[in-house]
Amino acid sequence: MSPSPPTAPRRPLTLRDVSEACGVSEMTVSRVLRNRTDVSPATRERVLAAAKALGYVPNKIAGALASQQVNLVTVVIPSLGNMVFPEVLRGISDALEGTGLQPVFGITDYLAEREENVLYEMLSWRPSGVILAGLEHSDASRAMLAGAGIPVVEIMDVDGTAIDSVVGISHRRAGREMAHAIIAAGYRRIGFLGTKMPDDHRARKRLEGFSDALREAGLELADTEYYAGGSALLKGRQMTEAMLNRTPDLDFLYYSNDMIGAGGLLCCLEKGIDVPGRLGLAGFNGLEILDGLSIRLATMDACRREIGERAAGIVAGLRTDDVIGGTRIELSPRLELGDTIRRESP
Amino acid sequence: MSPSPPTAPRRPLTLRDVSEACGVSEMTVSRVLRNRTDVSPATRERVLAAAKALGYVPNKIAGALASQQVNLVTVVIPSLGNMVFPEVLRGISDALEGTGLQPVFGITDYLAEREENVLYEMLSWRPSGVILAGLEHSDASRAMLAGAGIPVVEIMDVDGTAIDSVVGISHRRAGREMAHAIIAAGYRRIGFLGTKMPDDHRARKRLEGFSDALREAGLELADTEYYAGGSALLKGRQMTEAMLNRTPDLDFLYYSNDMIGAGGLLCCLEKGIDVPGRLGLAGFNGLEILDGLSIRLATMDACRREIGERAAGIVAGLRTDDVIGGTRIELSPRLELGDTIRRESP
DNA sequence: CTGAAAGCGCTAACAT
DNA sequence: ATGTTAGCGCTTTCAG
Repeated sequence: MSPSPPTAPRRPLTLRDVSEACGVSEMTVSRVLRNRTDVSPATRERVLAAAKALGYVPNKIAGALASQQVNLVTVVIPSLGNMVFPEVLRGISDALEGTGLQPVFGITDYLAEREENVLYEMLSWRPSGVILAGLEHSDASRAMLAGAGIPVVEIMDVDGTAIDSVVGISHRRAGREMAHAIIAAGYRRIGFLGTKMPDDHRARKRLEGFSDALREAGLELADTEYYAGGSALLKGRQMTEAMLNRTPDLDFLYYSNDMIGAGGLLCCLEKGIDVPGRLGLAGFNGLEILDGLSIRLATMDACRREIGERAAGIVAGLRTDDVIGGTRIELSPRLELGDTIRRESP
Repeated sequence: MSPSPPTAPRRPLTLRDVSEACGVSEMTVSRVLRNRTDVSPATRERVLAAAKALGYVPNKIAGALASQQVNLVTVVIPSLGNMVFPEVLRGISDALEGTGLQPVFGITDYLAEREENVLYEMLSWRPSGVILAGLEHSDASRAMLAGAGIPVVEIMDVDGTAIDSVVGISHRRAGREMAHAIIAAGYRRIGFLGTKMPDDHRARKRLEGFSDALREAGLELADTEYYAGGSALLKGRQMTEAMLNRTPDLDFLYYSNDMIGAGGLLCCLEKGIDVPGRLGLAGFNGLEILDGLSIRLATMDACRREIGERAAGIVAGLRTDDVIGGTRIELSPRLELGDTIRRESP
């Protein structure tokens, strides 16, 4: 058995309890617990022993109020189901490791109103910084963020006006580049399958860039289909089947994300369609799941992990350095042709 | 343009600022902002207007210290990449909606030491409750939780001793039931593929229950293979191939989770193996991704969403009711035979 | 190296 | 319905 505290305290322990237990002033106890160096080794030991014996856990609320410092970084993202964001969060966590800062996550479900609420709620804890996805926010949200007096890093997307700093990729450009690759490979009858747009600004921008590039090449989308909710893999499968039935002469399908792309790929393989000869496919994100398919879906890596790392780096750096905010980092997504875009024109 | 505050405040605004701006005492401003009813409509309007105009965001740190109440619920889980936990989190979020409580998430990466650190860090914010995955914790973690004087709900697993309340399924029983179904279908040469165990107690317990049931039927595992890290879908594919080469006479593969199971299924389909005739397959979790495969992998739904909801319900209820803790809820995972276990013995 | 005093921004409890 | 007082548990600042 591990030694249990003498009495199970109903009232949480305070510094004073530790102070009395070891006969050292509250102030000195506080110093020890904050790892300050200006305490003699002897007292340090006594204090540490007492604190551990009692099972004392500091009250950060009081500490934060007194010191006006909160070691929290607010991270606001649209969703966890998406596969995209867990990777970003990992980048943030890793980069914050050892800085003394701790990330706290909030979810918006792609709803501006929810974002506003989440931000209000989280800012009221006076965090040291904010990282949030996207550049599109309500006026109230922007006002809150601008007025908070802390570093704000908008991530994922650089196509728009940042409040403070921004780390991401240009989704418009990503869409264009994919279009160029597809056209270069000789595909001409192109369909698009994606999420319902108003929710997802980045998917929308990719489509806009994609369409623009097609138009400049004298082409236009031959068919489009949108979905919302449900299993993305299944939706990809179903939408693909529907679209191929409706528009049989398509020679390329561009998916707004890898998950529906994977569903589409599975569908095509089962139907025995010649990919990429008769039909080309491409998704977006560089999701890990693509590694497990028998042939590699063309995609574009969205640099999600690096985005998280860089964003966290900015927040952490701004605490120490006296850098003025307003950093802008545009990453370049890597195009991966995989096995679903043919390598030369037919 | 939206109206911006007169001066961009370097110092965050306080109640006092609002008080002065509208000529009402700090106390009354505080009442209004907390939606208390004992304020005249007239003053309420004035206060609200002033607060909005200034862009005031309350300081919860001060509020929490004064009121000794923190509307936060700490949620500690091993991983976000797992697909399992986002669903649990959603259940928690939904159940907490409207209770005034807010979930805050922490990640342990399946590391006991990290769990201890995360708990220490989060408990120091004096949350109203804790929800954490699993029943296995370090002594120090248990001590902290027991001493925190708040509801503690351990989730996912009921096979063990709970600190306070517990909501989950019996993974041992889940393993047994799957074994019974497999044996009943006439399979006899059974292989197991899963995560490296020490990390994942629930996967370990499923395997233990599974093995026990086999033994009672006079059988034993014919082959086993473990993995760690990497793309689960790909690992499932690779491990399956390796195992079938090594032990060609296997007639069933039991996977510790659906993602590697899906990889295995894809592998078998490509090889043209007769599933479920010549070879049966089963996974665990009831993941959404299975919906997108051409044939349904047998699985067991882990009730992850309901677990989240019930756990959150306990934490929320304990605030209002004067219920003593120690609730125990065991959910029953539903066995889904899908298309990868044959329906009758050959 | 250690301690005493003051106060962080808010709210409970008590006036009025 | 509104105001006043005291203090939440800690850290800053200043003395010793």
